Amino acid sequence: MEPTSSQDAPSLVKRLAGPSTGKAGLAQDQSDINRVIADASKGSKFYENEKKKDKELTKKIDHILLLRDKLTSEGDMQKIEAGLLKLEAQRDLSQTIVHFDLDSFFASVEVLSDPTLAGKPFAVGHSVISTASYEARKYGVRSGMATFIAKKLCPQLLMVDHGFSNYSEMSDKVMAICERYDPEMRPGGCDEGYLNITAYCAEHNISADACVEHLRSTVYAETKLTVSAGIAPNVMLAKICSDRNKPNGQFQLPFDSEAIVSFMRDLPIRRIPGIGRVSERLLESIGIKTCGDIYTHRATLSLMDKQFGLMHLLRVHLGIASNSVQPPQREERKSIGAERTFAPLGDKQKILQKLEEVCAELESDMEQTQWMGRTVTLKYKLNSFEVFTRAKSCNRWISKKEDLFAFQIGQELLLPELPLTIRLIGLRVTKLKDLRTSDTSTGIKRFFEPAGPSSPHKRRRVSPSHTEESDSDEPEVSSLDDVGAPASVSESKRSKPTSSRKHTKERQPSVECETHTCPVCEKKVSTENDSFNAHLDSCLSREAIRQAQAQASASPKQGNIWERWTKMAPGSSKKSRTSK
DNA sequence: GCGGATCAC
DNA sequence: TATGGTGATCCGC
Repeated sequence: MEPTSSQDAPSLVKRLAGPSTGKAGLAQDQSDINRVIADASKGSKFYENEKKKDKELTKKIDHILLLRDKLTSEGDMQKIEAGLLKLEAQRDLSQTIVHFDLDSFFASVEVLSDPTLAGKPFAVGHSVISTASYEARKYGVRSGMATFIAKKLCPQLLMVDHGFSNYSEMSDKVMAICERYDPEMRPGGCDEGYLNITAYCAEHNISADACVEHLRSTVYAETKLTVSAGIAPNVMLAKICSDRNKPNGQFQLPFDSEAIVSFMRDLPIRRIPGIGRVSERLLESIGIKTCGDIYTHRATLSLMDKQFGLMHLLRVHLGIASNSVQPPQREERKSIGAERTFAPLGDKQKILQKLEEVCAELESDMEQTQWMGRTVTLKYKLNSFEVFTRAKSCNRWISKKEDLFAFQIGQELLLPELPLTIRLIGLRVTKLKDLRTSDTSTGIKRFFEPAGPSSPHKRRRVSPSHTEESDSDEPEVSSLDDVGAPASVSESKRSKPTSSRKHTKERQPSVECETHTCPVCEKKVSTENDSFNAHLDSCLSREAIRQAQAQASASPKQGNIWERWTKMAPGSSKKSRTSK
């Protein structure tokens, strides 16, 4: 007999319902829906992993509560009040920020392609749902939900494949329209973005509300897509407001300190961008459910600053955040990667083949986008859904498949971990170097660049309060010296929970490939091919990982559908602009 | 610098 | 039967 979900902790039932649950305010039958989801998940590997994570979080909360109950001091209330005054003094109501959000974007585009879908419960996606139509949402179907579960909630649910090229085209159209209102607008993915319409409203002598009405009706006229928007003095508030009158509505917050704080008072903490399910639970455990509760519990928060981040929460409570909107800059990018999920594999050769495929994909992306990098991070997910990463830094710039896959990198990171049963493998490259000069010069690859930050672009803007000048300085690795240099590799770390890491060395540990130091027993071990790995294998205790059993695996599953789309998500939606 | 975790889309 | 991919950030070590 299967156990029933009534045995599940409430936190687990909620967790299984997915991350987007708490987002859109839903009806009272949410608990029925959650029950169906929990029952459908029951017994799966996914479920067991969620249960484990839920248990760990519960433990962490117990620890935090213990700490709280041991507090002796009452907290420096005067200091907090002073901090609040200081923050309040920084409040800037001079800029009008808009956040817009296309209503159920993928689904809306699909209706345009196939009008017979209108009014029906359907969802876009394959194994996992990207977007559900509003009719489907009534049944509890939400993005991120496994399709088979959605079908349980709504048996008549229609599934539609992604039409990425359509999404891309429509997204471009919408973004282009928005640029008329703010040439420096910032897309935040394919279906949303931020604008600063202060200048536009002044130049056209219209109110913010009228401006956004105009924008929304223009978008509808030119694309037949509806968009919701929020208007507020900063990006955080604008984003929150864009949800207020969704779909096809807009909401403006009064540009008034008192009104803002009172707006925040009853706002669930989960609505704050950056506060997800885990933070929500942590905060709730000490009695904070709304942003108003932050003020109520400010004394506790001040004493547990480390755990909760007092200043950030005080800003949230006051509704203070950045009011700067700037287009994404190419140099903001910090990593590029590729990963793939497949039917669980235990066979070494088959796993290596997956790794090779991921390498090929990543090489192609890096070539197209013109990046190289110095650090490679391997990611793998066990059949049990547990995720691990292993990283290695090099002294030369990596971008080619052979380099990524080579024994020196991808394989060296992966092989010592085997044997395992894996359902996902991925690689990510960081410490990037831009192969484009960002000017429009020719396509010549600039291998020879001054190490200095000779960024030829300066961003000028009629500026809001704070403008962070982040000047990313390259790691002092001369690309010139590295061209064609033989691979010299730092040691790969394999710190398990237990392994204590010393390495008092400063500087980069650019060790030559003679011997490695075993990170566990600290002995020097020859790196003659497999001997180092063999040593580690016998040296490390890997029960934590080992639990994965071999498993007959058959049907090679096809890859992902999101990829082409999500790759154009935040910064890369062809929006790299340089002002002269 | 590495690895785990959280978050957004 | 069955639960995605890309990228950022923060913390602890």
